[in-house]
Amino acid sequence: MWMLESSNGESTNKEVVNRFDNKNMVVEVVKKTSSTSGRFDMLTDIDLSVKLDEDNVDEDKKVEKGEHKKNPQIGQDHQMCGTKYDETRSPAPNFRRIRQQHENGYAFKCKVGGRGSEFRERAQLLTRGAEPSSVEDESPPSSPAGPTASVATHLRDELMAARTEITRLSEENDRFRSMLTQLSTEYRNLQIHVVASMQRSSDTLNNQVQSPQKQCISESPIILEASIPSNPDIKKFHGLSSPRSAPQEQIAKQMIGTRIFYNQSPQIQDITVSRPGCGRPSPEGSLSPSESFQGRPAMLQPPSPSQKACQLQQRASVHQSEWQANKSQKISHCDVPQGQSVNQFEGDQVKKARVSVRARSDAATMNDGCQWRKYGQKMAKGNPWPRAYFRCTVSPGCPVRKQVQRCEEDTSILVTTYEGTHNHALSLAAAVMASTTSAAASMLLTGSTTSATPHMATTPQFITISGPQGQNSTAVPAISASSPFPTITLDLTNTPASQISNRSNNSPGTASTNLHYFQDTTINGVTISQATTQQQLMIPQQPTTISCPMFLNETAHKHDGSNLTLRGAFSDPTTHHHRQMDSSDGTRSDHQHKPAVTQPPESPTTLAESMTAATAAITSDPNFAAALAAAITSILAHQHNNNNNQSLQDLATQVTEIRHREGHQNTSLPPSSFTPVASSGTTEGLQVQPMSHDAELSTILASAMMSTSKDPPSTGLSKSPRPFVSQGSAVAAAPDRRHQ
DNA sequence: CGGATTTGACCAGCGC
DNA sequence: GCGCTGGTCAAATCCG
Ligand SMILES: [Zn+2]
Repeated sequence: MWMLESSNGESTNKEVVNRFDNKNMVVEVVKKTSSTSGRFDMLTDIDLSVKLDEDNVDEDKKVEKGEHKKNPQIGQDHQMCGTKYDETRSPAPNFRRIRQQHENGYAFKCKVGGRGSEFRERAQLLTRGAEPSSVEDESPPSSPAGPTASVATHLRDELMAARTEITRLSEENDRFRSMLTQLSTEYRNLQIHVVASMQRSSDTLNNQVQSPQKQCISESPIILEASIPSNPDIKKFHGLSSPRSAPQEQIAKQMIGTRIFYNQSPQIQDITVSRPGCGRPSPEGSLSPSESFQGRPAMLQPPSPSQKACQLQQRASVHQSEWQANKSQKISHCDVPQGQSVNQFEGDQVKKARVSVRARSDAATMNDGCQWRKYGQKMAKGNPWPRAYFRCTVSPGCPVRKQVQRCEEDTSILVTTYEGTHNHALSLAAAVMASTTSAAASMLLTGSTTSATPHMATTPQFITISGPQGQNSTAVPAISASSPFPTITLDLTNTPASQISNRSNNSPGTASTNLHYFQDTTINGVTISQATTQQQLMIPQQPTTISCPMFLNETAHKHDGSNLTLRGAFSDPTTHHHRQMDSSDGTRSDHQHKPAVTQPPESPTTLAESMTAATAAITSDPNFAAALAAAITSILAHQHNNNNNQSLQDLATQVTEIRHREGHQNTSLPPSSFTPVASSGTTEGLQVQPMSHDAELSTILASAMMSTSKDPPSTGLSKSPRPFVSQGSAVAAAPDRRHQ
């Protein structure tokens, strides 16, 4: 027993009350008591020194009062649980200590040392209070005396118990570890499988594309309209500035709400992408404005297969280039330029990728969750409605741009084309859009048409991919000079029938689905409330075009900000006129936007799920594996009654599950935030609930697509959006107002 | 007054 | 080289 005099007059006594020897470790129990005025009245510390065999040198052990833990393999866990390492004092490399101080003054300290460690630093370890750092003698264990004897015994028992527990935990940890490893392996294999499947699908698709126009709608209308002139999608621009009503604004505000961090955030990347997108972040500085505009749609990095490796390493290094005011030059060639690596080329392609969204809206623009500033408007050939150009102003350097134009044939349809990748956090709605854009880029990139196709084959038919020239597709001729970028069209109007009719003879309005319930699905960490419908007209093999009936009506007039009100009505089926318009135009076709064939009617119900799921899915994995999984998942509901794709469903399920297991759940995007079911047109009160009518569907969709907020990327979610920047855009007001 | 919109001008790419 | 078109800039204008 030692007595140490503290600076404050108190003295501390130490005594080795017990010593436990084991072939693997030596444990010393040192009782410390502090006394005042020579009276030992308080037990302040019991120092447990454990000397381990060399084999256990690196193991951390902790012994707490009444609780013992040891698990060499989960030392981190211990650490996380509050145990502190005092490594700074470790005299030897292999010497680590863990100290746990109890409130009542007891501290059971466990020292772990390598061979030869003599544990002469216990005094130093117990530096609290008045205890000076003195070296304790390695004196032989003194016989327990008095009350300390029982304590020592107890400690020894506990130590043994702790060891047992540690061993158990270690074994358990091993099991978990192996389990995780197995899951990871399975996941990888599954991804490979998915990719392979997609590849096969793409091959099939290509074959189909060879003889395009003749294909029945039910088949898969992939339209590679690269050579097609004017872009039908964006033909019309409805009136332009329409005044916005207060009520509408209010609604819009209400709509704004859930937001998530999307892009740049690595977390998101993790969440959305199982394998981080390749940060092919070629500095945008090299990009012309237009390039950046077209570029990386949605925050995801270009996912070309060739970039996978890169993707793995480079994560979300989304560099967002400053908006450059230069004029841009667009790459019109589809061929890989000499001297340019495939990756580079792909990257360019991605940059060029565009996503066009067709949605019904009376408002000048669609509320997509971002702030936009109009920087131009001009008449586009072939469409009496002006085309408005907007730039994202959420972040100063955000390169994202969008074009808004009314559909000539159906002025209720607003065609919004997005290009570029946001360099900031996005609201939920914006994220959805961005995701879609990313997905489009990914698809276009990866497969060119081919690769894109495969995915699409499994996705709901509301997406149309069109590209300048099917990169792999022979069907598509040359790219038009002005529209070198591939475009994916999301048709949110419920015009499947019309679309079909355009390309096929389906009668409009045939698409109808019953929305039965919403089902939460997590894809890439995003929980999606999917509507499950009983009647689904999904046509399995339609790769390219997916028409997703979405009944979004934006009543707000204010440009982006405002609101979007969804009318539950299915709109007329004549909204798709992509190719037809082009052909009918007779005008020059430089439209970059090449809408594709529309799909067979799809029930509105599926829209929400399709949209969200597909988007989320697409977003997540550059390799498309994730995208595919998501897509599959998105259509699971559709296929509930359809046994055709049981295997597909299984695959999707597996992927999803695995992803979950691997921790891909979205952390920054609370599942609830993405639950698109909103009541009362508000995104704030998202909840999963049965949906049975259009209004509800509209609301859901609105939540998913349009709810927005413009808060800075500080919070993942915020309900209160700041007002949209634009003051009532005049996009839809009067056609022909300006001619270039 | 600051910010957003409007709108004429400018530029680049492409076809002829 | 010219004309056309898409896309963008930026001064003027509008608006809250
Ligand atoms: Zn942005």
